[in-house]
Amino acid sequence: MPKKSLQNEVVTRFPPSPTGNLHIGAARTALFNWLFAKHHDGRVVLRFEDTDVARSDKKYAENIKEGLEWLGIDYDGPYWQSERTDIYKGYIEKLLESGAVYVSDESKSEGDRDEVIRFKNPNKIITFEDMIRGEISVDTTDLGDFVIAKSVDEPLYHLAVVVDDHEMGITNVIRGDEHIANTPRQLLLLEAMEVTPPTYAHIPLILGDDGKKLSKRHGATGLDVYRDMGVLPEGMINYLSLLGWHPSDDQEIFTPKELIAAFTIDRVQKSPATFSKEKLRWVNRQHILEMTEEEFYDEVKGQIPADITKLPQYHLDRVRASLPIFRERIELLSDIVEMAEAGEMEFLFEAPDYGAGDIAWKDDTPEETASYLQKVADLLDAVPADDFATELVKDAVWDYASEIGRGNVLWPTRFALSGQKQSPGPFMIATAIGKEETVSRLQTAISKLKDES
RNA sequence: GGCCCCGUCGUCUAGCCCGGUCCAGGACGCUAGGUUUUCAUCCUAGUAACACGAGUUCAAAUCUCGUCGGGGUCACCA
Repeated sequence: MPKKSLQNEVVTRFPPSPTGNLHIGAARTALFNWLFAKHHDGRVVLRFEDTDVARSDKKYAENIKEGLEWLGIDYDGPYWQSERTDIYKGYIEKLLESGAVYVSDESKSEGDRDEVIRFKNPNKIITFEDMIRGEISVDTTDLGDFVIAKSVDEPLYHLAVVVDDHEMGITNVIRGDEHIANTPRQLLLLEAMEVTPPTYAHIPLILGDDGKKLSKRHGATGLDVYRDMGVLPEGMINYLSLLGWHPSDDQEIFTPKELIAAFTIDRVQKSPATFSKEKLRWVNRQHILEMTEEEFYDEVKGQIPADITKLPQYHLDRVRASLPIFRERIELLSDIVEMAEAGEMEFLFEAPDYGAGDIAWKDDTPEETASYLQKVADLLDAVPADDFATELVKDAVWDYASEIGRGNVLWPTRFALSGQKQSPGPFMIATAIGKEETVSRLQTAISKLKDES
């Protein structure tokens, strides 16, 4: 049974129908309900609207729960409408008694059953105050005597929603814009039940890049797709919160806690927003930057592909030492995989193979270059192996490089370490691979240069 | 089509309620320059919008009306 509400406690709800995986739009709706509830020290109820047995499936319910848990959205429940038919039945019978609804003979129409239960529409103007849009007024006459149940044991959406919201003590209904047209019907039912309606807030839709309501055909709309892509839950929450909501200042990067503190419904947008993967990536990067070394390390090591872990110098210590290199170049955790696929990672775990011709900077001769590298190797000898920090490595070489010409010295140094024309800087690589390997790679380059001349 | 909702840079948006401080601010993206050689990062600068028309007013992104545009919804689905 639903938890009894405390006096004045804010209770919101997230009521998906388990007919598909949790998608971005629904996740954002859940998020707003959660932020609003938490901001007011309240809670959110998860309720599966599975009255349509044919279309509902447990596996979707699982996916939805997993998605919420991944995001860190905690909830009461879940409740299943399919397990609450007795409750609905009680209400339907009462409504039948009062004459607010009636059994309608459908035998002459094309429906799939001869009798359904219809609401006796009083045909009036319904006006309600939406927390986001203000006053909305609709003439319910065009709604007709809508169907509220197939039978006393088979309630339909509007009846079930209204009963549940009341039974569960929902104080605020925060849902997508597409439900704005449903509100008058539900208000009519509430009135017939002599129940005080909750407060409504209709949030704008999320659009695909074609300006249409986000749906399957827009490609990656499943929340799990983004999780698998290596978006952090904090990044996802942060980005989603900015779609249709804006704080009172220009802060853009928020922890979940900060969002709860800052979130107010009056700063929710009226107009729909378009989902931008680009900005999601940027927001996510900001959160990657905020991770502790330990957190980042745990995520990174899980991303490294098998063919990298097979490399001769692959070792977790080496991974840990390479963290700054990864941190600087990724927006999504899965960018680690892309780095590997692009061949931007092997040199961290094996000595590079390359031709001597590319080592020297511009027109420098092999002899000159070899002497520069020898000097660098000598200078690095003074740096302790157990404290081969990037800054120390740099300090050891910097004055010499500046004196000779930074490009002349640093290009071949970096190339000797990475074997690539484009790569992270030499000092970072040196720290990642350690003193011994650094010097060894410099010596290899020197030999190659000598063979050349 | 009926009903409902919405309309500021390419995108997310601030400002709109309480008209002047907005020849419109921030961020993403993009472009250019810079920082410790390359790539990346970072920094700086630039780019670009009040849908249109009328009205009210000394003054309108902000108020009013209209037009146009976009979206949602019209099930014995949710």
